[in-house]
Amino acid sequence: MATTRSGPNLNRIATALGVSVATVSNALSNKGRVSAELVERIRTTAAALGYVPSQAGRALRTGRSGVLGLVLPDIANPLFPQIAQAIEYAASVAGYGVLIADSRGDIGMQTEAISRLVERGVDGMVIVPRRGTRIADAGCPVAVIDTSSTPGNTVSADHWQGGAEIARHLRDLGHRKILLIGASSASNVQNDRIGGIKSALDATVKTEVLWIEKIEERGGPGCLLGLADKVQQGFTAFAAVSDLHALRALTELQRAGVSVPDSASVTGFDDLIWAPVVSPALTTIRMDMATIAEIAITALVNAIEKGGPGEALADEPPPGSRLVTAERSRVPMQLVVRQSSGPPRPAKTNLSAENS
Amino acid sequence: MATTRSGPNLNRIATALGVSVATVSNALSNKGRVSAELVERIRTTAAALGYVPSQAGRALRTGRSGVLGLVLPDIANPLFPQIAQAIEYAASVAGYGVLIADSRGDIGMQTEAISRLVERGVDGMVIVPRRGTRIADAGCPVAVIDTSSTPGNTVSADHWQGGAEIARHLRDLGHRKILLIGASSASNVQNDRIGGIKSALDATVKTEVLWIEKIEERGGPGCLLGLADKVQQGFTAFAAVSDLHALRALTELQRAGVSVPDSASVTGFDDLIWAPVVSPALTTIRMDMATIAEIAITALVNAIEKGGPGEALADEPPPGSRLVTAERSRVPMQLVVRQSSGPPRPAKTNLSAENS
DNA sequence: CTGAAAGCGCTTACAG
DNA sequence: CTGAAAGCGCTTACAG
Repeated sequence: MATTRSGPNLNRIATALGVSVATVSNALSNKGRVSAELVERIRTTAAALGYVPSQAGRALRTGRSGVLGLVLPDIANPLFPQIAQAIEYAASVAGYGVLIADSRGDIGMQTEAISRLVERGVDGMVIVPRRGTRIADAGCPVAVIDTSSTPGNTVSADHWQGGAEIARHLRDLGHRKILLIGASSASNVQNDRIGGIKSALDATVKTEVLWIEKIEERGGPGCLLGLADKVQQGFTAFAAVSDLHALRALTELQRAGVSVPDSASVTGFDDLIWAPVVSPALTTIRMDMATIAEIAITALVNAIEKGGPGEALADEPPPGSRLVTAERSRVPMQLVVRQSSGPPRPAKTNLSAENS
Repeated sequence: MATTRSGPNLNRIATALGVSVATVSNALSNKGRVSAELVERIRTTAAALGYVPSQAGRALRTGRSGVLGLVLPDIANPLFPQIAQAIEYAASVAGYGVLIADSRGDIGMQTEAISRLVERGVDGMVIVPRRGTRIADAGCPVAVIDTSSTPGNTVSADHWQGGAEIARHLRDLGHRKILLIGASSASNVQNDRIGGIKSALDATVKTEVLWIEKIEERGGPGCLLGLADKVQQGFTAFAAVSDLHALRALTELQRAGVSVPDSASVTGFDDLIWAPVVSPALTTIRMDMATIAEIAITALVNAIEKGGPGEALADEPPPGSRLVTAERSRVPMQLVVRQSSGPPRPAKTNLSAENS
C-alpha cells in the first residue's frame, strides 16, 4: 500500500488545471519558463488547495535537505540561547532549517552527535567544538565557531580585543589593581580574554589571575573565592571572563559587605540574560552573535550551493568535511557599560608612579 | 544530470554482493526475512562501504521524516536550555531529530514558525506556546508544554504544587511575612506558582504580591524594587516566581546592606544555571524536564506511529493538529534547598497567635 | 511556452 | 529465504 500524504502534491494541482506537473513545478519555483498568466492560475490553485511542497521529494531529487546541523558542546552553557537564536535566524533567512545536537559535555558524544546529523542528511553544520577538539571528518561542509586560537579556520568573536576593551574601560576609570577571574586555565576562550586584558594594560596597573577551578579543588564546588581578602589587598576591580563568574564575584562581594560599585567594580563577559538585571547591573562585553552567525551560515550556504553534492564531479575534491570559513574571521566585541565607577577615594594604592 | 550522493546507496551494496536491493533493505532493517548468514555479510559490506541510509529516500517512501519540531516563544528565555536539552535527548532516544523554531517573542511569528516546520516535513511538534496563544491547526500531531491552566491538553510541571513546596519550606522555617515577586500578572505560570504558594499558607502568614511590570511602569526598566523598604515593613522572606527575579531581589537586598540569608531569605523557581553559583546560593524549585520531555515525546511518537500519514485511511479523522497528550499531565516539581534560614531573631512580628 | 519521461533511494506488497 | 517491480513527490534535461 502506498503511503498517503496529508496534503495535495504537484500532481493534484496539475490535474486540477489540466497541465503537467513539470509546468506546475516550474511555475511554483519561478523558473521563468511559464507564461505569467499560467503562473498566476497555478499559484492560486496551489494556495487554494493548501499545497505544501514535499521536502522529502525535493531532497531526494536535488540531493539537498535544506537543513543545517548545530552541534553544541553543552546546551546547558548559558551562552547557548544567544548562539541558537542567532544561528536559527540566519539559517531561516537563508532558507534552511536547523537541527540541534548536544554532546552534553562529553567529548566522545561530539562525534556521535555529528554522525547523527549526517544520518539525518544535513547539508552542512555549524559546530561549537568541545575544548581542544579537532573536528573529525564530517562528510559535509562545516563551519566552526570558537576562538581564533583554535587550530583550523573558524569564525569567532575577537575575544582578545574584547579583553582589551574591558581593560581600557577599567584603566580609564582609574583602577590600578585588577583581579582577573577565570574558571579554567585550559580554556582557549578564557585565555584569549585574559591575554587581551593584560595586553591593554601597562606596568602601572597590576593584575592577578584567579582560576576558580583551582580554588574549588580545595574548597569544593561553590566555595567562597576569598574576594573580600582581595579587596583588603587593594584590588578595586574584578574582571571575570564570563558573566556567570562575574555574578558569583558580585554576590560574594556584596555578601561580604563590600559595596559595588562604590568600593569595587565588577565586570563580566557575554552580556548574558542577567547582566542588566542584577543590582548593580554588570558592565560586560557583548559578542556580535548575529554577525558571527551570518558569516558562518553564509560560508556554509556558499559551500553547499557551489560545491555541494548537487554538482559534485568525479574528479574534484570530495565535498566532505571542509572547513568553509575563509581564513579566520574575528568579529569585534562590544563594550556594554552599566557600571562606571573608579576606585574608592580614600583607598591608598601602594603605587605612586602614576603620570597625571 | 542526475544528482550524485556522496556515499554508497543500497544498490551499491546489492551489486557488490550480487543480491537485490530489497534483500539489502530487509537485512539492514531487521525485517527477519533474510538468512542470518546473509544479514551478516550485508552488514559487513554496508559498514565497509560506509553506508549511510538516505533519509530523503526513506522519508519519501514512508511518508515520515523522523524529525520533530520544537517551537519556542523566545529562545532568550533562560529556561530554554533545559527544555531544549531534555527534548533533544528524549527525541534522540526515540530515534528522532529536533528542528528548532523561534518565535522571538512575537505572537504572529509563532504561526509562521509552525508553518516553517510543517514545510520542512516534521512528523510532529512540541510547542511551548506564547502566553495565552491557542495553537492554530498545525496539520500534524502536537504536544504542548505549558501550565495546566492553559486550555487544552498539555504536559507541564505542576507549578501550583511547586509553589506549595516553597511556601511550606519558608513557613516551616518560621517566616511569617513573605513577599511574592512576579514579573507579569498576565502569566499563567506565574499565577499558578503564586496561587500554589498562597494555598499552602494559613492566616498566620501574611503575603503580598509585587509585580515587577507595575513597578517598572513608573521606575523604568531595571529600577529598584524597593525591597529594603519591605524589610523595614517586616518581610523576612522574598519568594520570586523565577530565579531571574530572585537574582534581582538578592542583589538588590545585598546592595542595600540587607544580609541574606541572615536578615532575609530569598527563593526562586526553575533552578537556572546561576542558582547554585550565587552567594548565598538560591533555594529554588526544579522542574523535572526529563520527565516532561519524555511524556511529550512519547505521546508524539505514539500519535505519529499509530495514526500518522503512513496509515491514514480516507474515512478516519485527519491526522492533523491533534493535541496528543492524554488529558493534562502534571509533573511534580522538586524543592532544592540551598538556603534554610528562619527570620532573624530580634525581629518582632505583629502576630502572636502562633501555636507551639 | 508546455509536456513526457527519467530517476533520486528507499520500502513494501507480491510472486516465486 | 530472495527478487522484480512499483511508487512516494519532486526537478530537470530534453523534445516539441
